[in-house]
Amino acid sequence: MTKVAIVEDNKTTREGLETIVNLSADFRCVGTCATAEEALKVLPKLEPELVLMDIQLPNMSGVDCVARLKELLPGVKAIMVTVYEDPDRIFRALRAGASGYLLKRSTPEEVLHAMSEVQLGGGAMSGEIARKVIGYFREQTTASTEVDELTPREREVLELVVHGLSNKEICERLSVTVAAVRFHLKHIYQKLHVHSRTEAALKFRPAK
Amino acid sequence: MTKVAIVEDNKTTREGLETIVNLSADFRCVGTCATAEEALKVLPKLEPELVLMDIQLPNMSGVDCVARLKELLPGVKAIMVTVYEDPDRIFRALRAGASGYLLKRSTPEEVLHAMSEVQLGGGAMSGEIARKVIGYFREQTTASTEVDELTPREREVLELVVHGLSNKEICERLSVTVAAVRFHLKHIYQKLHVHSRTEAALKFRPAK
DNA sequence: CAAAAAACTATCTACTTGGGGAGCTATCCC
DNA sequence: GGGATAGCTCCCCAAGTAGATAGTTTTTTG
Repeated sequence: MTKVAIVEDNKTTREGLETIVNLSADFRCVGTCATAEEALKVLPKLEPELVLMDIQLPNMSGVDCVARLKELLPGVKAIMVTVYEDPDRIFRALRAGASGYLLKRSTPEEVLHAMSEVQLGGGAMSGEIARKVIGYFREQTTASTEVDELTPREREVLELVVHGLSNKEICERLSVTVAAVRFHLKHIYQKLHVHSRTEAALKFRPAK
Repeated sequence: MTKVAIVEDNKTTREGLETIVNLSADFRCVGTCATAEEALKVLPKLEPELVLMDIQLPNMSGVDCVARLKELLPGVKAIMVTVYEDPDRIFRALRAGASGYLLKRSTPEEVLHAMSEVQLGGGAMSGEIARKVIGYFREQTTASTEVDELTPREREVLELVVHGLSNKEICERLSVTVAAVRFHLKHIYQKLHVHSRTEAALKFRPAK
């Protein structure tokens, strides 16, 4: 039996979520809050293991609330439940420490499924969110037509620039003179249409 | 009725997937291949709408195969089915254009669910994969304890550095002298423990 | 109120970087 | 053979950058 809390300012949505949570024998809703401030005050006492958090809250956003809540209850897991689907907000929420991201129009089954996944140590995203996240990764290749003009050697040099190395460090690594490195860099800048190593690094920005 | 193809070198897994696909009334397996080369030759004729692709294949990896297949069949969607769970491979697959990522130990229900999500235009990830992807985003904050030592102004300067601006451009933007910008940069380098603007930019690397 | 932190200015030096040109090898392909 | 491309070396010069030191003003905070 997992203890669940809900933070959501809209009364109807809040009660709807509470009903959904209590539908399952595996979860029990131990408390609901309408604001982030209230959540930070009462949730540490209720000690929920899982929090369903709205993003759009009166003063403090749900994203910030999750970040602070994580400090007070390190083990707590959060699923954002929101109407927003813009990638920016999704990524900010995930960075704040959310374990899942659902849209408000999700079905009760999806909500319960997400809670189960998260409780088992997984992550949870609705299909639409997953598509956006996947699309985010895909962007990184499509935006790089300029990059495939680079020769293998130039790519090699750029790779090292992206790791923060100076020309001197790069030439040592490649066993050539600094002149060679600068020669390649010159061409890299031309092909990428930039004028500094920092711009080039940010434009290339490979895997990680 | 969606036409599905399977690319997988292991006979048992391949036939297992074929059985799963044909379990559903919404999908039909129109062909199976054991190698990437075979897939690139026969799939353009079979014109599947969805491909279940293994990553570990004899000569060419499934990731490269998806990338090439996308050129021949622009509309095709791919779901990677693999035993690998290292983030690197996941991200490379997603960048290659995969719409989903499943682990081989997924249940038949999960496989069918993922196919439905993808066919409906969404993305699909098993809970474990979602956790890794989410974790990837989370890293970016946890690794940045150093960043929150920065003052608001320093953060402002760094933000502009990350956009590829030179000191001169930054000082104009902020209506201060170059000296001020350099003053802040010095402190930024100290706090981030780096020695160049490129390193600082790569370390900071905000949302996007 | 006093101490601390943040923001800004200035000056100095040494080094790195960006942009240009010139010339030398390989290799690949028609 | 001749042209194209990639990789390397060396030169120059102007500009930008990093590091250190030293000072002012304003705001925050105990």
